[in-house]
Formats: sequence, structure tokens, C-alpha cells
Amino acid sequence: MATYKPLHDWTNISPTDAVALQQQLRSQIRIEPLTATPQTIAGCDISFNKFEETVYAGIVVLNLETLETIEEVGVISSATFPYVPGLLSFREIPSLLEAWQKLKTEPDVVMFDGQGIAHPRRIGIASHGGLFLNRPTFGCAKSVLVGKYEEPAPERGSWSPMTHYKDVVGAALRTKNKVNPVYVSPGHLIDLETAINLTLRCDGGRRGYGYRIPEPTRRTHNLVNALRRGERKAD
DNA sequence: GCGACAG
DNA sequence: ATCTTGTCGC
Repeated sequence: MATYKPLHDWTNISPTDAVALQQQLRSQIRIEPLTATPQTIAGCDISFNKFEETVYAGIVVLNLETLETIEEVGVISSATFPYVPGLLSFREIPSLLEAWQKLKTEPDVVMFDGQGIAHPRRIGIASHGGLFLNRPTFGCAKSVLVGKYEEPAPERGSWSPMTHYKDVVGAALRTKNKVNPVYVSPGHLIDLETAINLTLRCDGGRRGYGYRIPEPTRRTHNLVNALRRGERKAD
């Protein structure tokens, strides 16, 4: 039901072709403030068994105000591209788009489990996905791909900019007191400050009593793992 | 040339 | 990412 813009094919692409595609697409990415107040936010993720090509992809949409789950979809597909640092989108986006099409709700903003412009060519999975979904997207990763930063203060909410070749590409953000930071970077049609604020708003619990991983990603992670273990059915 | 390297 | 028990620290 939810649609997207098929900017290019995902099959028969070699790693070399993928890099060329990223170079071609990067100029279309827009880092700017939101043009409307978002009411809903979606999280997306995939899961799979080691050494197997079957992938379990899912998307969970939540009410940004209450954080209640509005809708969730899960699909079983297969990966055709291997995991290559810097080319994650080519491995995960195809199945995520299959899940996206099952959505009845059109999320106002989408959070990805990976980088946005904090990428060697400034087009990580959140940016690439944003171009296809044609709406605000950002990345919230558990580790760094590129960029350096000063350790942020130990309190939830503190953050420090991540720099890569003189460009501020993201931020190391503390989502919980005294816990390792997450790495936030704008994907498309959003700016860093907004991405940081949205990430902090997605904390499960009051007063930072939630988890390190923001709710959209955390819930989707649980969903796709349950799908993989057969504890839940696909849509 | 030697490491680093989202999920 | 996935495979897994106990263990250190607030």
C-alpha cells in the first residue's frame, strides 16, 4: 500500500557498480530542516541465520507522541548482495522495500539501523533509503563506520559531533546515563539536530529509564528475530 | 604498505 | 549480523 520511488534496479549489481551508483545518487541528498511536524516514526531492520541467504525484514510504525505501536509488518525474502562495509544498503534495502509495500500507514519519518551521511561517500543506508522513500530519514547506528568524535559527557542527552574529512557528518549521542553512545546521522530531508531530538524522544520510559537503542529500532529488531525463529508469521 | 570497516 | 554463560558494576 505504501509506495516509493524506484530510482534504480537492485539486481545484477556488482560492488563496483554499487559504488558508481552511490556516486551518482549522492547529489540528490538534501540535508535540511523538516518541512512538517511528524506524527509517526518507523523503525526498520532485518535478521537472518548465519550462512543463509534468507532474510527476515520488518518495519514498525509508532506514534511519535505516545510511542505506541501503530502498525508492524514482516516479510521473508532473500539477500542477493553480500555484506560489504560501505555498501550495506544494497544488501538490506531490497527486502525492506518489500516490507514497506505492505504498510497501510505512510510513516512521516524513518529511522534506519545504520548510517546516514556518516559514510565514506555520504550515502549510507538511511540516505539511500530516503531517496527511495522520498521522505525524512536518518540513521541511528550502534557503531562507527567513518568519523571521529570526542567522548560526550556521561549524561543522557549529551552529544558531540562526528567529523569526517572536516565535514560534520553526525553525532555520538548518549541515550542513557553512563552507557555507550549511539551514532546519529541525517539521511535525507532532515538535519542533524532534528535527528538527535527525534532519537531522544524515542526513549522507552520516562527520565531516560528506557534502553540504549531507541524504540523504533528496538521493536523492529524484536519483530524480525521472532519472525526468524518462527514465533511470528509474515505478512 | 598497514589497519579500519554500519549490519 | 549471529553464536552464547557468566560476570563485573551501578
